[in-house]
Amino acid sequence: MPALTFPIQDVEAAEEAGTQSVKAQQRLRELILAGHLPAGSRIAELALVERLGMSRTPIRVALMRLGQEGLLDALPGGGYAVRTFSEHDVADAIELRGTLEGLAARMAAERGVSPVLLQEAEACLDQIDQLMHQSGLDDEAFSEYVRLNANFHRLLSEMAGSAVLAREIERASSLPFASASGFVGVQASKPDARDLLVVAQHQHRQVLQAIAQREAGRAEALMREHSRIARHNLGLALQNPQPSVTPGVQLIKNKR
Amino acid sequence: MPALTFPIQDVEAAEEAGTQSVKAQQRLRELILAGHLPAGSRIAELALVERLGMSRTPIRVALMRLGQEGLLDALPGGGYAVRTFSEHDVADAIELRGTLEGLAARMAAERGVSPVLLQEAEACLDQIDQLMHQSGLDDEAFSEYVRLNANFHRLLSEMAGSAVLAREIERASSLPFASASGFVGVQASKPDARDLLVVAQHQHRQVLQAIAQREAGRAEALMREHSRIARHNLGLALQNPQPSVTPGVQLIKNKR
DNA sequence: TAGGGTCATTCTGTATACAGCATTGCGCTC
DNA sequence: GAGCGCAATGCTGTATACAGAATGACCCTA
Repeated sequence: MPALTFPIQDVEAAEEAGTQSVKAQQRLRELILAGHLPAGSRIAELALVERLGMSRTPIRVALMRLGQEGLLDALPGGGYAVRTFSEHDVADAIELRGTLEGLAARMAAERGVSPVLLQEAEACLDQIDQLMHQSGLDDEAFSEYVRLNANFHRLLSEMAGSAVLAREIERASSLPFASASGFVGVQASKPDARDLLVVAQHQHRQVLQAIAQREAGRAEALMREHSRIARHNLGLALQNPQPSVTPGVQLIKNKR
Repeated sequence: MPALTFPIQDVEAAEEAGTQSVKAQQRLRELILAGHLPAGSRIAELALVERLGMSRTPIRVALMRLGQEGLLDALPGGGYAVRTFSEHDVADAIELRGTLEGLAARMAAERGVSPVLLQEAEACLDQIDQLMHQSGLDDEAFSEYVRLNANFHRLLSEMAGSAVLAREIERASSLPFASASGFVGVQASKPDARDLLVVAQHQHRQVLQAIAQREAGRAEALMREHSRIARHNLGLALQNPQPSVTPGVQLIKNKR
């Protein structure tokens, strides 16, 4: 699940999250991304106890997990604070993900991919095509695009055939604005909304073709370039920050 | 601290590790790398309680940290097991680190590096040169080489000027055999021990030159190629596994 | 008025007790 | 003899109590 982690976790939450610590992790992530926790200042565990209605133990676990996830900074004296990012940080995180996905594409091309995986990926791209041709890009369609896009990127990391790399890609995509569809929402409000999706979809097709034809260098370069779309959207998102469409933008400060 | 994490942590241990959880983490890592914990089967927390002489709480924290570090696998029913790696996994981890360090070198070249950092890196390489010319490569010299090599790689990730990337490189280097000097020990027992070090040092110089001359593509390619030395050493290490010189080799199983 | 020191408060780190769950072993049944 | 079910045991997840440390405020002094 490389992309925007909201949908899946909402589903899990709807299906009743198993342990308290997982529940705390989800709730905390929502609070952070919604901006309901002060950025920079220390988060008191006891405050979360009354806010989340559970003991300190699962909260502590959730804080640790969100710390490794990158949403929280571990303070020197102990404890955590909501992390803030510079535009530079976010751009680097996007480039990092692009590089890792490029590596995955190269590996997939070098090592070869099973026909079933290739077909599955193509079917995914067909669905995206269908989506772009039929609808007028309403919110529901955009949400569906995010889902399909995330699925394609997941398939891509699977094609590399490396659990180590897949794990790292997932990590690099865990930050909402570093993920493949983190900033895709900003396109919805733009007049040329569909155009960027067309470009992205073209790159999707080319990458898949390159992998199928075992053109490793081309596949890698394409995925790297593909991540530049997210970087472009980053600029758009910062010109007109809308936390409702791009959760967590308020964590991006000009200077820190 | 991108490379073999032993020296620094030993120092910390010598300086008396602060918290119990950190102590547990260090002790556990030693136990795992020394092969004193069964690989694959579940690790009982209570067993570690009497083994490490502390409560379950810091042990639990240490297990979580080692889980995110990659030495432990989280089991579905809860709990952890010592992770085993295939040769493929290790090779991928090395390539992953090489790719990330390549990205760092490229960024450094593109963005430019402060003269003081460049000089520090050159001084580090001078020390390596001096070490290789003077001594007959005894164990102490090798240990010093590991330290200097790790320092150079750390400086390199610092040159990129990206905290996000530095963090990820550190993560990718946390596994002992994925680190820059994880397998350097195997060279000591080989007749052509010094030759590979000469090659590696040549690459170090070239990378630094490329960065200084703002040759981004060359810098990236060089660092990627540089990681192939570790991969070469991996093959050597698996031909004749010696846990004493390469901690954790016994975690690499033929098949899993 | 500014700086330093001390005290109080609050938080984190740790230990331990308890509950729910999974797993394992045994016995019963087919 | 094999398979299923049940019970018991051990484990993890959670809650809470306690100790040490860090932080912040307040007061005293220069």
